[in-house]
Amino acid sequence: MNGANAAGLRARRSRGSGRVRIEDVAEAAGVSAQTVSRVLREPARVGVEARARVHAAIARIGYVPDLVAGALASNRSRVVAIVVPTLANALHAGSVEGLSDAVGPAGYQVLVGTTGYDRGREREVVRAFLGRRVDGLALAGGLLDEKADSLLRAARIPVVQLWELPDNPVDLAVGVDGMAVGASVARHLVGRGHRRLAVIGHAAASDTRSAARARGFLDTIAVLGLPTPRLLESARPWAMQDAAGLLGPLLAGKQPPSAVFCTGDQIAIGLLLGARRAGIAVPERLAIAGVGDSDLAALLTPSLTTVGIPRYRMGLEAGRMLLRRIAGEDVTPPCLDLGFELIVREST
Amino acid sequence: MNGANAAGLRARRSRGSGRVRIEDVAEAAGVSAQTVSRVLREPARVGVEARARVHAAIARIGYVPDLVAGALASNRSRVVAIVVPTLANALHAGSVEGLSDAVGPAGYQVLVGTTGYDRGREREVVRAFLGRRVDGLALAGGLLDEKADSLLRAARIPVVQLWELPDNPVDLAVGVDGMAVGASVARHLVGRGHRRLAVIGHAAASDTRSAARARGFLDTIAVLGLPTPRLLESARPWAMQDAAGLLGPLLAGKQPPSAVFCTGDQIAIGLLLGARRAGIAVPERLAIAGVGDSDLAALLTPSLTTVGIPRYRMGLEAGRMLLRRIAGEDVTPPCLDLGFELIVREST
DNA sequence: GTGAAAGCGCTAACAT
DNA sequence: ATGTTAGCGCTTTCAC
Repeated sequence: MNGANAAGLRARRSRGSGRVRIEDVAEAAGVSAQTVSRVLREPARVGVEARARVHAAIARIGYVPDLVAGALASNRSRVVAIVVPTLANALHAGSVEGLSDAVGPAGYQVLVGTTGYDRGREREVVRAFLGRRVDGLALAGGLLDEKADSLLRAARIPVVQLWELPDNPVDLAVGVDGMAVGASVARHLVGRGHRRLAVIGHAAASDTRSAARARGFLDTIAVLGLPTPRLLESARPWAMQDAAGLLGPLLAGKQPPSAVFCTGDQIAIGLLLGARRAGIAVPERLAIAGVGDSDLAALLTPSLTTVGIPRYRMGLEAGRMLLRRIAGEDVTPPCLDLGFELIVREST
Repeated sequence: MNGANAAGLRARRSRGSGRVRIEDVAEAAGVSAQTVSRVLREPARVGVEARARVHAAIARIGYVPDLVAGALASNRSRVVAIVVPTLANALHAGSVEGLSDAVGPAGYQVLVGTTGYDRGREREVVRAFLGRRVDGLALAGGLLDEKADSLLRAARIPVVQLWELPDNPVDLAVGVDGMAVGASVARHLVGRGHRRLAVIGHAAASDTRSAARARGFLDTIAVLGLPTPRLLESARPWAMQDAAGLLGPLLAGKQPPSAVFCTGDQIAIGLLLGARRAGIAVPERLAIAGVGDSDLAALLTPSLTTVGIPRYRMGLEAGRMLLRRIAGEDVTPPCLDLGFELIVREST
């Protein structure tokens, strides 16, 4: 028999990992391996006495179930993955944390991949995750060329896209309407009497979120019949330090804008601090609005007008949707719009 | 033969995942499964012709290697895990990103677990990670009671502890000397002529990092023979918003401190902004120093004196150390002190 | 350079 | 309520 004195045999075996296995527990508890497995996964279906013996044996010999083997056998990995551009942005870090908190209690772990706003890396990361048999995938990258898209659809696993609400989602989506965000800020600034406007966004073509906000802003200004806002772009996304350098170009020319919409708070904050250093009165000479409602926005002087985005909740809802889908339940609606909140403060 | 028409059989099989398997590739390329496996892992040891046929087959039928099965067979998961208190803190998020960047190119993925500064959760997370057979583990939690400690040592996998440089590390460590950080700030403030000092730290007993900095500060003040600084604690870690509430207690009494050391930048920034709102001159009436060199520190007016901690590099080095250890190489020194930098700015 | 056989540790399906 | 059998898809070992 294999199980007769497994430990002794294993020590001499060439390939074994040296782990305490379920069979070792079974032997120690005087039951079959299957019963041990049941105690761990469906305790109700096992007799009280056997259950107790198994638990005692587990504690005694220090058994840690091998989830890799379990995943292979059951075809469920109990892992969900999330792909983000970077963790340096609090918006994304918050989403990862929300996802983690949503799935953790259900016994799931979170695999995190970063893309650095690069399509190629995103595809690689997605491929690797699929190879890991993740049970669900959250995408905050939003890049997804055709190849990645077909890869995902072929994988037949629950997928939730974050931030944007795509017209043709792979599967599920949770986010906010970026164009509406931009439009909302545009109406606010115009309502405050501003006519000469500017937008600062993220230059990389890959950041579709920033682009959507800028587009919503510009479209609204156009509809209102106002002059086309000046559009500036920061080299790196969300880098506060870049903002100072943008101040010059922004205010150059004969008719400088009286208000600027930044598609992210980082830039807005950098701009606001830079303006203060340079003695430019905010909002009198330049009104500034951002997006993200970072911790700082409320604390600055002047405090920053911004748009509140439920970043943590986005991850949380994404996790819940994935879990429901994994459990085979209906997920309605498949596209969840979390909405946003224009928070008017002193900077506009 | 099983491989003869595998696809047909699989459709009718009860358990299969429906995946394209290595054997399907083998059949399509007219070689054995073993050769396919070699093409993927040791291409040099396969004939050029066979190699080409295999690559063509992989692309044609859309094969994605199953890393779970691979992990089970090879006893290496190609996953490293990192445990952090929270991702909401840029310091930790930066470390995770560094780790990810270090191991990604080597084909490793990163599993992230958050503890919320809770020992029980940390133990659970570590257990789950060990069950996943992670090839290496980075711990930024720093909690580690005896139980978790013995669990780790028993697991016999590379472990690297972040931030602190423990006297008795489980395996490897990379970080900065927290007491030295506190001492450095203490000497700076005293050098500036301050005699009545205060410290604001994180209340939770579980945040040993904050505690070490505070201790280093207090010890140094004691050695210099100055009056014992007032010690305040913020309820939540690093919450900017808490700082405003701390301003009152801080400046109460007859002999309020003329300088305060915050063990984290978040609090320092909150305090600085709150002081400005309240019309308290910084640094004339109250000097403020923090730790972390957050993006903001340099941009504020007045700019914040703080201690630069190489958060990203910490994750990066941790990843490199783990990879070296996994590859069976020597890792010297096992405890890597990354050092820190006191950045004196306008707030002190 | 290539292939056949034997597991990795677990769970699903079927039995009792 | 519990046990038996047969894989999950891959890599390792050993043979050619």
